[in-house]
Amino acid sequence: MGLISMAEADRVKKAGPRSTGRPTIRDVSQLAGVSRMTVSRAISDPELVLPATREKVAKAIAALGYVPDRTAGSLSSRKTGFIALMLPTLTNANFAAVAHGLTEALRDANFHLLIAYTEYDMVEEERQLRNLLARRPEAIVMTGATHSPAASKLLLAADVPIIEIADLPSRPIGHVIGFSNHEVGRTAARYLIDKGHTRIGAIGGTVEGEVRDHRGEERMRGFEDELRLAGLSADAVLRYGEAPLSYDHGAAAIGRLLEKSPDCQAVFAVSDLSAVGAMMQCQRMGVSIPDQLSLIGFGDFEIGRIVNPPLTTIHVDFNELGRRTGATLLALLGEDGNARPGRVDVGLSVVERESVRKA
Amino acid sequence: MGLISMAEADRVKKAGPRSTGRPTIRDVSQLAGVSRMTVSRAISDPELVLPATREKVAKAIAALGYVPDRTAGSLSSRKTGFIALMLPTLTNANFAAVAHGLTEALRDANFHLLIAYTEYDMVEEERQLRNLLARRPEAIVMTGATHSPAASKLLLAADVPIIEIADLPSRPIGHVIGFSNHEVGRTAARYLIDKGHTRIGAIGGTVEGEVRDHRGEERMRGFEDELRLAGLSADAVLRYGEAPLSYDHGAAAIGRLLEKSPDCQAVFAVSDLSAVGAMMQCQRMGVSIPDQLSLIGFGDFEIGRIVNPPLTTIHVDFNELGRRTGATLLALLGEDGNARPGRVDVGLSVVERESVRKA
DNA sequence: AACAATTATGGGACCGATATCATCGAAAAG
DNA sequence: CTTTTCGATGATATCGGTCCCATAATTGTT
Repeated sequence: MGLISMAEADRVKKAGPRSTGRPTIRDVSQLAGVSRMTVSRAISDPELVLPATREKVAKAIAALGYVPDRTAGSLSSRKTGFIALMLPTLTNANFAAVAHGLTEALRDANFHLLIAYTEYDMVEEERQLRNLLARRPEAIVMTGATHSPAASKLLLAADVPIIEIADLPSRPIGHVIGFSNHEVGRTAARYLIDKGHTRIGAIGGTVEGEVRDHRGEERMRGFEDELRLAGLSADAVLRYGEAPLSYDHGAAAIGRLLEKSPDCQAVFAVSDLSAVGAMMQCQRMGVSIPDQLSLIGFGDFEIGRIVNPPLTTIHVDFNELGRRTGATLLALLGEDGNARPGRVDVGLSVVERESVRKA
Repeated sequence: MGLISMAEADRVKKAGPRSTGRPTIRDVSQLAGVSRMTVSRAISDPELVLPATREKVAKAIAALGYVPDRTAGSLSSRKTGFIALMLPTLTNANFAAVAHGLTEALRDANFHLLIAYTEYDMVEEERQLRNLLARRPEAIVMTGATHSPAASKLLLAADVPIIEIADLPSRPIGHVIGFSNHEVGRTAARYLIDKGHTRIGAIGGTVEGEVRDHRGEERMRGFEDELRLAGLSADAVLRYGEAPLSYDHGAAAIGRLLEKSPDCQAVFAVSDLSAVGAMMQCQRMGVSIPDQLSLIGFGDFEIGRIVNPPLTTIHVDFNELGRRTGATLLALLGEDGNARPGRVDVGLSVVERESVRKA
């Protein structure tokens, strides 16, 4: 017969000069005696293929050790299966938890997370974003509300869903799933005031120069605003050191603060890590918590539950935040691709433990 | 004239039916009046292009807001620019540090890290690996030495450089950059013995059933081996709870251990996090460290420096490990692609602080 | 029994870049 | 002044999948 079937044609076809040598879908189709399309369907849409055919294909795949090339698939289908996630740093349990939760949520949908760290640096953020965009992510998750104009422009031009998390920006670019950092500060201040304190301080990052951790700074501002509202002095609010803030920061900062304002009765730390560092430093200085000094933190890190006394803190459900983000992503990438941008406030709560004097 | 230049041909060419609408290299080439190849070169190999031409291309790129599509580039060049990194979890400062260090090292070479978490689960590891392989990473970094046979087979078939880190496997698959977890345990035991302790215990994960954290288990074994070598009893070595181990684990485990072996003088915790949890629990129980109980941990986590007393621990330079891995990767993906597998032991050291009684 | 609808599969173009080889003019060599 | 070399650029095939439409086989409809 003069007709040459597709399978026949493929059987003749050799791998081209630029091939890698790894088995391709063509090799599978030849071995199984079906067309490439059938192999493709057997993999990604099995119910479209007859069980018997499916079986043949499965055998060929196993025999060859074939692993599909998603690079090629992405190019053709214009679906990369990538979600870009931009974080200040991974070296922070809460951000790591977000990444973790997101990965979890996206795992079954066969998405991959592309993570970039900005190190609290806006120039770096733009560079990273450009690199990320080259991978054609199907959605972008950004942490923190403040971006450079250039970054915002890139984001807009990307023409994919954008989710801003861990903040409640006033002029959001896309979807928002977060909480108010300003409100965190205010809540901390109100709590300390309610417990009867009047000489109240705070420790957070950035002395002078550019602000790196805008979310932390927002918490400081909220704290100051609430103090002023209550007619209290914000003199003992100390900005010191640069993000990322950790234990050492708290230890150093509390020393400076108590030197400057020895009569301080209560302190808010913009991060639990700082708070724990401060607590340990107080132990060393013989300052008793909460008898001589009340301490409240933010983030509800695991370590805060463990120290003595257990740390009172402001809790935000980062797990929930990660899960909500994952669910939103899945919805956005599924049917309602252009649902109008939503705004979710996951809220916050005070976790009362024993590092604050009882009223 | 009858000739139609390439630029002319492109000027005529419209975007095909499957195009995304985002500007492509063709759009840039048309606007700049050069061929696509010239645009490609202007971007990735500028010195091959005349400055004047380069300029034209740069203008066109800026005007269109063109961002190259690395998916297409990857397919064509068979270089994806991906490095796969498989970790037990990201929720561990040391692993996060490795990821961080690696990202840093690869940033300028324009590589992206594809991170997968196994959650200390070998079935999950295989599934993740398969997904990762579909992205055609140019190298694979694996944590921990124990893989399922299927995973090992996949790894071998992938035909890319493989680096196993954070362990020193006896039968490695590829390059190794790590340290001996067994030796960590032995060193801890020797240290406690040298300080004059004779009733020595340890806390780590896994009661019965399958071992999840093989590296942690290796440390426990090394510890036991050294005790036996010294003719001491390993009765107070307690396995309890499942990886990932954190503060709570230590708090719970130390309680059980002291209940079972009240005369225990010294304890090794397979993780600093457990150690700190144990320390805080001891504070609560009125057990003084190091007077009544000596404590040594592993990992040299930041929190260990901050607590009172500061925690004696075994340090491994995970930063160095990450950097070494990055450097090896760059070398492997640069010139000597098939350098014979190397084996680097980054070693370990005891960080003497104050949680162990002085001899 | 004739025709429409449905199911299973195949053929070929296409996604957006780069590898590779060809071309062409200018500079260097003889 | 011719020949060779080199530098800049262009034309085309190709990477490995999937989209889209065509076709053949099967089932359902009246």
